[in-house]
Amino acid sequence: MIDPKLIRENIGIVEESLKKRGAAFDTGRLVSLDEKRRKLIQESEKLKNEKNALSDEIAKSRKTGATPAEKIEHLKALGKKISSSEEELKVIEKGWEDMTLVIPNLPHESVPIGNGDEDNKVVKTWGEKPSYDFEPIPHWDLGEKLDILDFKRAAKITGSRFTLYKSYGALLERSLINFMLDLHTREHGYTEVLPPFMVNRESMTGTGQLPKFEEELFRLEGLDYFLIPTAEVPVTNIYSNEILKEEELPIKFVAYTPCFRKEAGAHGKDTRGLTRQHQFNKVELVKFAHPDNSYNELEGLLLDAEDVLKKLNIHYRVSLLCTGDIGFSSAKTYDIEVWLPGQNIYREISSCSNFESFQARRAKIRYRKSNGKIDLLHTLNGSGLAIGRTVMAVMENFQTKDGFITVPEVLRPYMHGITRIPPD
RNA sequence: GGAGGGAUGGCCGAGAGGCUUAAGGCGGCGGUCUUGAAAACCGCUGAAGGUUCACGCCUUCCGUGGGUUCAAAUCCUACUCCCUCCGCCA
Repeated sequence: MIDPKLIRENIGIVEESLKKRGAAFDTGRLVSLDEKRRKLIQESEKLKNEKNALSDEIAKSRKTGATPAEKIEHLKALGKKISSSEEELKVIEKGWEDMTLVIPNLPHESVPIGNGDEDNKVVKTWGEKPSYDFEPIPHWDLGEKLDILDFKRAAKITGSRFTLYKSYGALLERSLINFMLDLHTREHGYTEVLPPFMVNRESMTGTGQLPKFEEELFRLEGLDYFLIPTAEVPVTNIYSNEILKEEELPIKFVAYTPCFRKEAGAHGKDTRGLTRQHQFNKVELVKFAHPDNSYNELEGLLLDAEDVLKKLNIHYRVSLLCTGDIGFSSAKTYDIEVWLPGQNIYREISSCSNFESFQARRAKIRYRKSNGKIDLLHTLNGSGLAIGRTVMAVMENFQTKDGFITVPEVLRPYMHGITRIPPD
């Protein structure tokens, strides 16, 4: 949610930023709802004030023994007026809130203006494309040849967009999870959390997945719970409806979770391999930051995520997403795109965003300043990294002429010391 | 799944239809005293919204939603969560 005061006092800024994102919105209706809302609040509060005073009088006069019948009648009438005024207010308020919940965040001034991913800006590149004296193959072929990824049987068990990992494939996945968790907790100062993998509607609304993107989520039958599409949801909501101490900030969490997405808008896209699955593993970084420092924290978060690929020694580049391509809740997002020689493309492996106060306002995550005043803090998160896509990157980058996979050095301690898949 | 008990401010805890504007305590902040500190004493100390240039004023909030009543923290009702016991279970 963006600041309601901004809507009231500077609707022009809101309109302009919606335009930059390419989003259409009836701002006139929003402004008039807000005006109506405030008018009704004043009206019903005035009536309530009258009611309270009269009620007090009755209580006092009753003490002296008199029964003021016409005062009670008056109060009765007031009560009716109040409830009808409040009913009207409820309707207006609901309409106003429904609208504010589907307005996307305002992009930060440093975000390039553009329509889609073609307007994103590559801001840095690390390493180089490796060269091979053979034709590198995509991970789905390699995985099936080595019998470490089984897509056919997963489709039999469940359906499309699921994978059965086997033997060293399963071990590689598990090793990457542990390697990333260890790196972020030991070297980058994050606290590990293991949250619930399903959350209620309130949490989903708090981080911005709801109400707008319900078609992307798996919802449980008979319960208003959803499978998480990212650890961002349960982890950011750790502090919903709480007031933190200023000196505690920044708070940094890392969480491993599986993620569940319907991929409703991606029919026929990325149907082969691990790229786009209904269930995938991810290690996620989440920060609760002081508003004055959140953009520094974003740069740090990006470096923490990048560090995973540096330690694995895999070439990547970083893109700054343009206004037309950033997510609904984000003010600024960097994507890390990893090089996949088997497919000859760069593929997003991490997305690092600053949400500023957008999520904090929805989820009521605040901090108390040294002067005692309370303010919304800023939330940030980024993949550190998506595990399936990292498996993809390791397989494709470290494949050998003989059809093996060399295990990156940092992973060897996690993989019982083996140096290649399969081992000798 | 069954049977009981509970949810009140940062924390503990009273309050059982209108003298609640929620007692009292702890903690925190400020002050008096002191070379300094402690102790003692005095004062202040929740959140959201509306309104105001501002001081302030007003409204709402006692787990959540409905209801009864002129009037609800207090009565009724449904739900949520926590505790105790029983059953089942990784």
